[in-house]
Amino acid sequence: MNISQAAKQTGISAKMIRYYEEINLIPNVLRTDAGYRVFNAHDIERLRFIHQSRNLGFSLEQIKLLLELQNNPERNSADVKALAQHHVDELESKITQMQQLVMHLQSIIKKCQGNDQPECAILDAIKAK
Amino acid sequence: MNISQAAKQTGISAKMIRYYEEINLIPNVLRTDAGYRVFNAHDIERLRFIHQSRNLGFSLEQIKLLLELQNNPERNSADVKALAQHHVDELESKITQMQQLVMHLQSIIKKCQGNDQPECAILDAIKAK
DNA sequence: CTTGACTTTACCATTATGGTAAGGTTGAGA
DNA sequence: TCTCAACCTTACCATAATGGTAAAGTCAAG
Repeated sequence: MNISQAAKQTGISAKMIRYYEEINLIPNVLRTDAGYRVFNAHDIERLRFIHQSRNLGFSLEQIKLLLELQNNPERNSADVKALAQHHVDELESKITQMQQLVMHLQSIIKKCQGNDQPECAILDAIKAK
Repeated sequence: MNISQAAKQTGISAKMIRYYEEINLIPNVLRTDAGYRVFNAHDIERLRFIHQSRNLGFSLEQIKLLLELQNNPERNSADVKALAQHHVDELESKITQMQQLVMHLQSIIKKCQGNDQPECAILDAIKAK
């Protein structure tokens, strides 16, 4: 299977497949004599795993760890769970931060008339602090 | 006022002040004969405005627009309000997306035993799709 | 006059992705 | 057998905002 077929099969662009290989997220990809990459079923499975993990918001660094766990038959599921929980914790922390930002912004925005006059409570609020 | 004093006054690192100048967020910074930057009160005010806007989560591109509005006495506050509202809309959209991700992840995580065995519902969920 | 604390520019790095260009390969049809 | 389109390859550039480094110049106090 060449790279464009692998891209179709996995939903990852050819560009990204090359990049994942470069950063050793997929190792030992075979080549033809001409240097074309050849993907086997195992490679495709790994790429699908990466794609799904990206959809779940894991970073490539975290995915590297997930792949190591997945390929280690002596893993402890506790380690996988901890990794995933850490990811959720980070997301929740960012959500909280963004919600506070939204509340702050909304309280400022509602004071602005939003008309054709230059007076603006938003600009005033920015300058004020 | 030199750059380290300006940094202290505004809460922006010297590194970032140079960068903001490079991308024309702060124009026409004076120089001594030796090439040292000299910041006047107007520069400091502008840098403070940038710092506050960054704290509100605006991008540098958005801040460029905010600065133009702030320096335009014929602005319409409606334009400022629209810009700020757009920022809030983007934040809320990202928050919603992240909340959905968190819910999805949590539903997967709670199925994982999290013990010293290799069986892991999280890895299964990633492989499954 | 020396020395330490500044300043300058020019790089490199981060994260994940897209784009381009220049050049080699392959396979199908004339 | 030749040609041409459609692939493939690597090597760059770009994104957003920030931090870091190194080499070289400047300033002020002792």
